Amino acid sequence: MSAPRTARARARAELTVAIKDEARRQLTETGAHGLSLRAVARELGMVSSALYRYFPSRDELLTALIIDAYNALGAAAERAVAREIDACEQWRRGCHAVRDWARAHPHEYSLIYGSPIPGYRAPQDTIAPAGRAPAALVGALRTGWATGGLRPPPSTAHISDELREQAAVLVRLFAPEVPVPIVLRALIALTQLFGTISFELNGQFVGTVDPADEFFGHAVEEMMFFVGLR
Amino acid sequence: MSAPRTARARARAELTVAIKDEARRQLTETGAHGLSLRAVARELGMVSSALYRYFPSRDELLTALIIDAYNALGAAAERAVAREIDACEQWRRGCHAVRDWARAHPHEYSLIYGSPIPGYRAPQDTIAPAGRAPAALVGALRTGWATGGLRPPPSTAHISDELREQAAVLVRLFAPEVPVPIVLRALIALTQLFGTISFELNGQFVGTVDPADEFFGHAVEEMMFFVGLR
DNA sequence: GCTGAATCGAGAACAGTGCTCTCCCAAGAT
DNA sequence: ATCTTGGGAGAGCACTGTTCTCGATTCAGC
Repeated sequence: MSAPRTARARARAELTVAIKDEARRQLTETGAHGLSLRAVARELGMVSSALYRYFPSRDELLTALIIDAYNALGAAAERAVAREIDACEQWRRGCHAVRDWARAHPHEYSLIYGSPIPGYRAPQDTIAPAGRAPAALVGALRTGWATGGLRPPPSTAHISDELREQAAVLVRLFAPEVPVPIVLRALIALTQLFGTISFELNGQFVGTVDPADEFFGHAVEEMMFFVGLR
Repeated sequence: MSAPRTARARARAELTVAIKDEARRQLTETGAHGLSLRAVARELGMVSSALYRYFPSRDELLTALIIDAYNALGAAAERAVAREIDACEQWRRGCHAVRDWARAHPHEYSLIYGSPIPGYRAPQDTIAPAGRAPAALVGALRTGWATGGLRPPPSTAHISDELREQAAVLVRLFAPEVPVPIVLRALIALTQLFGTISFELNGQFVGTVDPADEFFGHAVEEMMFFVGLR
């Protein structure tokens, strides 16, 4: 993303982010369902067809918002983890940062972790940003392993060969030298984390542990112990 | 839901389910986003305005589908749990039944556990059906407690007063006499369960543990031990 | 600096959508 | 047999995403 040379290129870049900003603004008001291209164009003082010079379809605009949302969430998680604190505290703050971001941007969160609305998206552009937040958490695991802040891993006896191979790929990519059973438990903790946040945001906790602050904190601590952080 | 006396009442009841059936059929093809009242009416040989005699709005039709989906998922879970097997096997089969139903009806699943599309729904009619599947799982926990199939509960030391009270309400409603720490761990396991299924259905596992069969089974076993079933 | 080419916004148009309103016929109740 | 109600048909409104054409503006090569 180098500096745009010509005036036209600069205008294009600025309008592209202006469109996304306005779309994001409407997203927070009406949700993905009510996001209207025409309304976005109207608010920007242009006509709807002009918008197609920047995004080939509504779904492409949504995909751009999805990528931005992944990156924003990932950045929030990385910011929370990148401190001079022990692995436990890194994991804890990372989890809470994810929840805080989700509560601050519920519609963007459900854009990325809710129902896949736009047809079925082309994953290639989204998978790298999608990995940032989980990778940040796993980073805490790596520092835990490097500093001796992890309990010894559970047995690998009950892990099937296929799962062991899948996990080995993950280990190679994100957490070299961390044992497979621990990475698998971290993956379980991650699904628990996002499951809880989704439940909270979708109102699935109403009538039970709502508000969910206490439960969330408790779950983080329990799962932290589960993965071996102490 | 007694037998309709008049011919008109019977016709109305039949048409109501016919509308829902056709809507469900379209749901499996296009997802909630592409569900069109007019298309449903067209397929049923009527005009769109006639449909409003049965459902006051598109969102109300979706809400009806949501309730049906909760009930179908709940029934599947109850069927899996209601066997003469030990608590472990009940829990295991219940979890797999939920996943199997979700994979067989992905759009209905993401209708209930994905982004809340219809404005914000009126929960009152949905919370009772929504509780069936979780209640079935917790039922396995109860038989486990009654038959001595549960390990002793972990300490309650790190549970805040507010969370303890919230959990106590849950205990009273769904699992009288099961200790609070165990119910809390069960709730954690439930969020993990639904989180994993949502991840799998939304393609969040692509490039990691996809296909997710092995990981799902592994996670169920790990969480089963986590809640104290042995 | 001029010219041909690429870019971009405006406007109209098409095929859809959810929803409302009126009209009218048939079924039910009295 | 009358009256009230329920329900379907149709037109219409205000939207939507998307495509097309048509000028105007900007850029790049000479």
